[in-house]
Amino acid sequence: MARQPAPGTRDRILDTATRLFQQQGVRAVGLQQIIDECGCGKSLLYREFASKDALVVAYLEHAQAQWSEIMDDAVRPYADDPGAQLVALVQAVADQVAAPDYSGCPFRMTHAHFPDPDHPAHQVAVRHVRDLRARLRRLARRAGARAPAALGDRLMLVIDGLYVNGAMLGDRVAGATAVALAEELVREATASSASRRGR
Amino acid sequence: MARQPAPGTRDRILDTATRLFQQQGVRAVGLQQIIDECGCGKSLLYREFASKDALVVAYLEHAQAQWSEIMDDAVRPYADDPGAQLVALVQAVADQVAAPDYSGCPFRMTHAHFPDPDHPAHQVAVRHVRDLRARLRRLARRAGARAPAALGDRLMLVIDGLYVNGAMLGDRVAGATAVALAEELVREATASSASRRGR
DNA sequence: GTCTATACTAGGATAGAC
DNA sequence: GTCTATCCTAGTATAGAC
Repeated sequence: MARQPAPGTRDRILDTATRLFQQQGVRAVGLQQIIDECGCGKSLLYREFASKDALVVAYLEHAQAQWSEIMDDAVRPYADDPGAQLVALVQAVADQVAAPDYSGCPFRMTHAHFPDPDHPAHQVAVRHVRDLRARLRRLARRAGARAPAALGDRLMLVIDGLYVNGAMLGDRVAGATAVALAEELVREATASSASRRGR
Repeated sequence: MARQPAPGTRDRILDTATRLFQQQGVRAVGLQQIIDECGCGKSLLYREFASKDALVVAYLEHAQAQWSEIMDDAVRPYADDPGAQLVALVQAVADQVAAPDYSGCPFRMTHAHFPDPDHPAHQVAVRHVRDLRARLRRLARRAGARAPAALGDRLMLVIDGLYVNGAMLGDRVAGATAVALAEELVREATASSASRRGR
């Protein structure tokens, strides 16, 4: 905001922090470790990020932006089919979880690290899942589901389960299971009663 | 094992540790804090638990024992109806999540704190979810589901989702949503094709 | 003997001064 | 970038109360 000596500096620090936070967990990574790995010098890091908490929040907000982009890309092909968009969202999550370097959802992991509701990182994580639930409910309504909130909340359970399940069991099967389940749930909730055609 | 001067000592330490670990997260709690809160003295703690890792493992194993007991109690009324047992398990999880002092599943939280697969606490947490998945698949098979593994894995997603969802969104609605979904999934997977009667 | 309380080591953390 | 200040951690050893 107030400076720009080396334009890539902030991003380089944030990329390094992201990688380490993801691999080892937010609390396990020290600032010195980040400084060593990206060779940025301590004063530079503190000029870009006022504290470790600020760095963690920036990490989550960057992850949020990336996540939104991925999900927007996933639903774009089905702009006129909200039901298909719901399935596409679950599929996109399944793809994330199936990635070889997947090691847990940043928001759900960070939430587990900061139980204090007043902690800024906690709030960013909660906002992320709240937004996702709202998005799912909105799509369910647009899809003409009989009980939009219920369909959205069911898919929310599936996505939450997928993120955790994939991290702890590390299998690829969960993704296919979740997508198949999402397809069934959307189909059943929008069948017969919905006015829009299915595809 | 090798001593018994004050029989309640180990349990008292473990209870204090459990409470603090649950409330604040395993990594955020120092041994000094546990010592202060239970007034036990440092040497005593170290005699009962060789290290903090050992204490964390004991905490998880105790939680595992409690959890198993709760789940065994939940399914006991439906000894002859594996399908109802599956729903009862989800209901029991929903009850846990709806408890006023619920602050996250210990296994899923601890797993997020120790990404290292070699860490003993990581392994205890993973074993817990593996056992649960196996239990769900076994019940699904006994219930005569058409695709037992798929039904078990679907319910696993629901339970995983419920634990995380409840912790992050803190609403009571997720429990009812999950139970209703579980009922539908079990009914659909065991309908018509299953030989056993429904109750 | 059993326990609490304290002192201590050694290391790592955030943060800031220069 | 280096260097320092302050704090907290795990873990061990010792002192002293009951």
